Amino acid sequence: MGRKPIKEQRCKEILNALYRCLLKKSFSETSMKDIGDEAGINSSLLHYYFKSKEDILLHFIDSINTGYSEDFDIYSRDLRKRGLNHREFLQESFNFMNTITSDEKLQFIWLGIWAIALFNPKVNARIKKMYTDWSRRIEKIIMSEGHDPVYASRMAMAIMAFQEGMSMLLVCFNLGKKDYMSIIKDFQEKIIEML
Amino acid sequence: MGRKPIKEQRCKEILNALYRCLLKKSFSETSMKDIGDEAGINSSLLHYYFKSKEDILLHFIDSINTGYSEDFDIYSRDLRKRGLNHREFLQESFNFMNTITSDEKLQFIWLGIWAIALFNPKVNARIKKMYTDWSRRIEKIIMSEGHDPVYASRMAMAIMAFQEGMSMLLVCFNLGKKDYMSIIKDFQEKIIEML
Amino acid sequence: MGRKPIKEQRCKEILNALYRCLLKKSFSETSMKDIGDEAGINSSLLHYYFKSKEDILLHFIDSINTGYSEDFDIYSRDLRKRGLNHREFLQESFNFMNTITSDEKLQFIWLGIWAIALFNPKVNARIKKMYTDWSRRIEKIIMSEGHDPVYASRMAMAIMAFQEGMSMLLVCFNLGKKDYMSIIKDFQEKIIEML
Amino acid sequence: MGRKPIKEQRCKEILNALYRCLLKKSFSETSMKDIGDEAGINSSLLHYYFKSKEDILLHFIDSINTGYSEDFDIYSRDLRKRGLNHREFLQESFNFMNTITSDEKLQFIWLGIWAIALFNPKVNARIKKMYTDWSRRIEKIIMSEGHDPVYASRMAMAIMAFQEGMSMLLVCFNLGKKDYMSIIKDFQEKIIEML
DNA sequence: CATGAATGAGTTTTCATTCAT
DNA sequence: GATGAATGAAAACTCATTCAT
Repeated sequence: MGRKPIKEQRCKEILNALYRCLLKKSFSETSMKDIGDEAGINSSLLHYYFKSKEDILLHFIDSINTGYSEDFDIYSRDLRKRGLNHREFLQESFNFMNTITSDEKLQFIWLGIWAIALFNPKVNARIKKMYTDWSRRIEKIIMSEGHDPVYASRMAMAIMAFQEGMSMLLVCFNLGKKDYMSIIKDFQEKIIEML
Repeated sequence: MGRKPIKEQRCKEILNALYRCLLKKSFSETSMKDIGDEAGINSSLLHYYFKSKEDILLHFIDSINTGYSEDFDIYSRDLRKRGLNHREFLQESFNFMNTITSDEKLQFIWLGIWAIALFNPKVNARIKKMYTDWSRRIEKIIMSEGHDPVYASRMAMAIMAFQEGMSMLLVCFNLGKKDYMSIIKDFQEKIIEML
Repeated sequence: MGRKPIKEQRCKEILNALYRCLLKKSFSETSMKDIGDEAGINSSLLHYYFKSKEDILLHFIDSINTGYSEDFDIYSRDLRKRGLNHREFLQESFNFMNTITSDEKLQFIWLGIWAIALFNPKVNARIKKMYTDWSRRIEKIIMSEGHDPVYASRMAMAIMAFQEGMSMLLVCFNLGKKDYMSIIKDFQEKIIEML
Repeated sequence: MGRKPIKEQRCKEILNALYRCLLKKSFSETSMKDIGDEAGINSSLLHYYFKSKEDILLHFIDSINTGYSEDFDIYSRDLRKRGLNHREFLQESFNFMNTITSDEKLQFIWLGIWAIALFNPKVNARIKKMYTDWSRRIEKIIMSEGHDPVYASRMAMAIMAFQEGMSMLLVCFNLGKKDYMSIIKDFQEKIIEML
């Protein structure tokens, strides 16, 4: 192991720096110098920890992904322990989703990453994977209500679409968080009724 | 005296060139030279017709906007002539929306423009205006069903969000148009039932 | 002759336009379009009346030159008619010089032209000629006081230098016109006493 | 760790390169490439050491300023040690000024900078400061002869004006240095007599 | 005469990356 | 590990001039 933790720590700092940068400028406008300054290190050093600017972005996306994956796993393990019924479980899962998608800063950055994914295959692959994972989780819950996979898949798609569409509106307009949450919750209630 | 003015034609050509460029690269990656090449003209001539690269983009957005606005007005005038009832009118309005939002290429470009709007106030203003206009149209239809403005506004928001969210998924994944359309239509049917 | 006066008139307008431009920007920063706009004509047309941008400048310098030459000739003919003695004549000549060199706008432009003359032989030649002419006139007056040509030449040089130096200070600093004039007059009085 | 810092040296080299460039072309005609070529470095490296082309110029002006300021301070300290009387001190001060203002190359460049100051506030401010400093030094000397501040100020102005005016003539004409010096000295002698 | 269109060379500046220490 | 130095390619934009009508 040796000094490995230091390297890891540095990498995290750099990814955090990118996070802060992406709140100020788009990724293409963000320079390596910007990231280095934000991280408090010489920008040349970034190349020691990461292969390229794109590489930093890819690791950044991965870090978001694993972060929320872990959060979700912990959360759903908790839920299971609490012995909720299907409906309650679904409700709680939606609540968890909402805490993530109502994080304006992250959604802001996320939309920018979506746009990069349009032309960047590597970013695209990561995004696709994230949504596929997410979709699977939702599908499972729906199927556990006794629905067939096709229905579950399409329903999951609809749920994600609504969520993402709403965060687009949240992010780009001054749509208040309250309005956002109440519209989302209305929608989710109807979904729960339907299932 | 003077040359035949071909300004309008040239401007259109340039905007079309940008359209084609944006299918290949993001706006920030697209250079003036790219646009010029695509339009078959010297790139410095672009500055004769437009103030700046941003200016081209803004006009591009405006051209999309006015294009669909006009289309919609013509379409809804037609609808009114046909003497449809509210429900049928709503249904047809959805159909129109779907023809637009299922244009994969345009939605692809559109997502890129959304991302630009995150940091570019002028682009943001235009996008906001487009969605506000769109929202008003939907609200009107909903209110004509006897609903109150607040409800109409939130419902319009939800409809747009779902539509936009679905095109995000359509665009970034190889989600087939058929699946896209059937999910959208399911959703819209439920909306119609609810109203 | 025919339409010649029209052409001449246009040329004058263009030179006036350049004059106004040079109050706003340096010659190198002033574009043909700027000049055209200021003159109210299409900038391409400038090339019909003048060979090049430089050509406009050269004619502009010439127009200043001949303008003041003529003014001076008229003025000194007047003076001679009034039957002044040498000293009075010298005094009046200084007064005339002062009216020119205290024109802040013109001196402002003039300093810019000086700088161009540093590297542009054609402009340099014109400037040199102007000062040579001016010098000769002063020399004549001094020699008419009974001084020898060498002394006259050096004295003329000194007079011009002081005048030009003062307008540099006048132009670049907010040195008030009053201060300017009183310093100049002090100096000139001493010169008159010396002769 | 890190490379040997040669920043200071490089900056000086670049300013020297600008000096040589300004003997060949005006500042506006001098391109960053020109400066880079003259300095023997890649022109984009200039932006590593200086913020912009204007920034190079400003530092160039400052370097001239501090250079002569220091020279003058050393010189006048020397003079004081020599225990000269007022008149001799004045005489020597003039001599020092003359060594500077008779440097044709520098005066040549200087005139170009004056012209830039017409439209560039930052350059203007620096020039104004230099002349204000210079003026104060002269005023002090004059006041030490027992004259009042107003008189001293106007006299200083006149001395500077003459000096600058003479260098204009020196620079733009082939006025020999000998003639230049003898005219200047004549003038200064008269000033000394007057005080 | 007059104008809109077009060109091409040129400008400053940015920046990811690499190199030397 | 860390940093300053250096590169080279590319970017947006400007503009005097020329051309066609």
